[in-house]
Amino acid sequence: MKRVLVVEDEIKIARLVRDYLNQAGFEVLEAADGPSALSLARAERPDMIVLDLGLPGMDGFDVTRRLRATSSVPIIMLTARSEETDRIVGLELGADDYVTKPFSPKELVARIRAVLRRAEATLGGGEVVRSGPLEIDIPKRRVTVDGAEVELTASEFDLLLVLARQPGRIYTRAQLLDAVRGVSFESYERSVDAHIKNLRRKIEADPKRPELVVTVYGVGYKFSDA
Amino acid sequence: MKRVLVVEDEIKIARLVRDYLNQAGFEVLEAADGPSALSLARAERPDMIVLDLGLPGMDGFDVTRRLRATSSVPIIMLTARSEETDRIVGLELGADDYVTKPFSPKELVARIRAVLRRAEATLGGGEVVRSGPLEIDIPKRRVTVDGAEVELTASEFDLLLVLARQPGRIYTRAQLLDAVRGVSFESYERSVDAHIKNLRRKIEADPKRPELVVTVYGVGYKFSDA
DNA sequence: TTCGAATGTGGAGAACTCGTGAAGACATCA
DNA sequence: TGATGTCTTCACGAGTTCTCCACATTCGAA
Repeated sequence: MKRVLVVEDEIKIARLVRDYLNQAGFEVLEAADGPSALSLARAERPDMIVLDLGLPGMDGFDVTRRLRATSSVPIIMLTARSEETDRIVGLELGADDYVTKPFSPKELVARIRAVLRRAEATLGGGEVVRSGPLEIDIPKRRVTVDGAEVELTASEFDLLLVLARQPGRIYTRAQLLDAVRGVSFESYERSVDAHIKNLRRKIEADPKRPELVVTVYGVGYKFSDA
Repeated sequence: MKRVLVVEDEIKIARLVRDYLNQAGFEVLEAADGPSALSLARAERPDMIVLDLGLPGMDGFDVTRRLRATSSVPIIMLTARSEETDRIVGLELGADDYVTKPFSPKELVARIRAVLRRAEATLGGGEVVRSGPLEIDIPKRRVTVDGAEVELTASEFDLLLVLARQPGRIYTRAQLLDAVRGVSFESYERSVDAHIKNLRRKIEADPKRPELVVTVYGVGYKFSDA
């Protein structure tokens, strides 16, 4: 049975959605604000999340971003606006679909089913970046070196992904900070070095002589293209 | 030096932003309303535009739309409202980022830098400069002479790139120092000579008789256009 | 050709860059 | 709350690059 986390602060809507989903054969988890949504998502690993954008406190965009930092769970956004632009923003942030309020619960269920189908279909053939002994499964956020899985933190993964997507291309520390933290100000560029150090310890055969993530003196780092 | 057009009708804010940007090393152009923003943008071709949404007369969305009709200059929107709608519409119209008032000037500068970096990264995709036997791969910062790769330091690369991008154009030592060090204050111009020396040793067939990087007696250096 | 100024060049030390371990800040989860 | 893991920041050492000087060479103008 598929489990859906519904994040919605308006009780009436939450109840409506829950009833419909139950009836449609889903198990429903509920959260009324951003922080509890995040911890529930982490604890329960639902198969999909329905997220209202207009939450009190932390807004839906932030929730999405932080979910995406560690997970590729499918997300459907609920938004009060009918602008068709939502789709673009949603997709940019990593949502899989959106539904505008007022919505018919029937439609919501249909979209949930569609997204779940798509997610399952994509499961096998997800986007994978390969480079040398490295394999990066983007939707699963999983990395293997010579077939052996290595555990990376969120930052390490983001860093590696940016670098490995364009081997040979050189990135400055500032660019890499952007990749890891969104926009970075008031921040110490050399924290990138620390991540690189940890990353190398995990993926390099000999971290003292890195062959995958290479330093470009005076400029930044690159993924080896040799 | 990057040039930023600031479109803002509130004088106090405009001045604040201008001072901060100047201090951060940007050249600032200013406009207080939509029409003058459009004509300034067309005439001056700034590297980036910071646009207040709450302008009198023509509103910021219109300005964005009309800018986008002819140009892909990066745009950051300033908005007093934190409404989702504004962000969504703004991004939909082609803004690159937005900052909500009240904002910290530091953050604005950070976002400007990030957007410019992103713009440059997108532009430079696969950009290669060729000139005679020389080939310069900009994103990879790789240089080959007659197919053979040569290893350059960061400064040597920057110097060579500036020269080779416009063969025949003569650069003074001061200009070349800018290229290497950002802004040159209080610095010994003849260190350029030292870089040129090292550069020639690496890329010239006969460093005693330079054919690529040529001295222009009494003025500076140029890349050969013959 | 001669002279003064501009440029070439080798080399020493200053300045910078990077890797690293460690400490504290911060977030997360039980 | 405490335990755990991650991220940021700092300071030091090792290595690389840059700057700058002194002197040699070349250039251009009379």
